[in-house]
Amino acid sequence: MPSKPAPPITIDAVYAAPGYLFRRMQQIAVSIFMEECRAFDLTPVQYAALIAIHTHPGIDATRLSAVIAFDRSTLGSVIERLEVKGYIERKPAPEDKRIKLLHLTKSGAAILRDIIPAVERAQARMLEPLKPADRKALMGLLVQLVDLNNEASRVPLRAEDALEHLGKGG
Amino acid sequence: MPSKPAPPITIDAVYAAPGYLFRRMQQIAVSIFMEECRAFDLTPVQYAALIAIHTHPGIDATRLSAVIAFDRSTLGSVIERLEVKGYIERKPAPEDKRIKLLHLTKSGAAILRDIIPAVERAQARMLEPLKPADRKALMGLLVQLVDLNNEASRVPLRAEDALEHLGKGG
DNA sequence: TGTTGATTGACAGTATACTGACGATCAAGG
DNA sequence: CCTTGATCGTCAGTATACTGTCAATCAACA
Repeated sequence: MPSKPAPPITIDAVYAAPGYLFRRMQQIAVSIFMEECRAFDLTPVQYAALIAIHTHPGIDATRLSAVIAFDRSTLGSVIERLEVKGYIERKPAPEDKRIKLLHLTKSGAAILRDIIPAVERAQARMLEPLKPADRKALMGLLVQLVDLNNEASRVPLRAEDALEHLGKGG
Repeated sequence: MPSKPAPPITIDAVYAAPGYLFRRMQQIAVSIFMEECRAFDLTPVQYAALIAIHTHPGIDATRLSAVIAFDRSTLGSVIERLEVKGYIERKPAPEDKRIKLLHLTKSGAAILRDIIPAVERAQARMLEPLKPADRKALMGLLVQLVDLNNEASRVPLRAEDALEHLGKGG
């Protein structure tokens, strides 16, 4: 068997590369989300942050970044935008002056409840072109891959660790 | 059978959502790419642009954006950075004063040749945690899904259309 | 030829993402 | 108590991504 030839330097190699496909699929996913949720003026990231704060009331920004696998620097501006929109409140923690505790406002809880159907539609649309069996297969593989590659990103997901300070984790 | 209950509003639902997994996998893919290609100071997007210009010498910015499924506004700054680094040249087209034609410099062709092994390593690492059969399955499903969802993004991929002006397409 | 409509590159504005750094604060040790 | 090191939120800087707009240019048509 001859030695493997050097791969050709063409754009077609890029089209088949995992990195390109992940970027492309992310573009498409964001586009579909924004389209379905236009009426609510919430980005996918802002939605994830709201859900996380709803699930873990009183969480601080650093732990929130771990819960949604989010860069801490970026999260600052996301939180600020949510605060300006009136969906969350930032209150200083009495026992630690460095920390600001995050809570949903009534308005935040309301929009979260109302946006759910649109989000569900968006998530469904992303996979709609595939056959049902293929959707399950793809999601299964993706869950695996993201989990196994967790440490490869700068901000690994730390869902459990982040809860300990709240006295809920074990 | 009782009617389907409303989905719970918790972060766990997000972890299993396609949109979240695509975002997460993109984060991881970019992180791995940057790590493997650190010595070359090229982002994934800049790499894709260089490859596309190498494949289609003399392409203009608008067509380039279609070839790599890239927003035209964003592409402007990407091109500028590549020009500052000395990897590409922008020359005005004699027959159309609106257009600037893009070509690789010798330096650009050289870095493209040199970076290929690092890019191959990065692409391999993204899928490494999966079994070989699962890697193929995932890529197959992703190629399908990206293709079938092509029109859902603002900048659909137009690989063929973009070539016609160069007299190469049919 | 002169107007109309489309295209091109550029720009402003917003929103993720990451790197690196900073002062304020806290916890632990001497 | 005081120093040391870690953590917290924040900021500056860079790089995608998208929306919308603009002047310059071009192509097509009356």
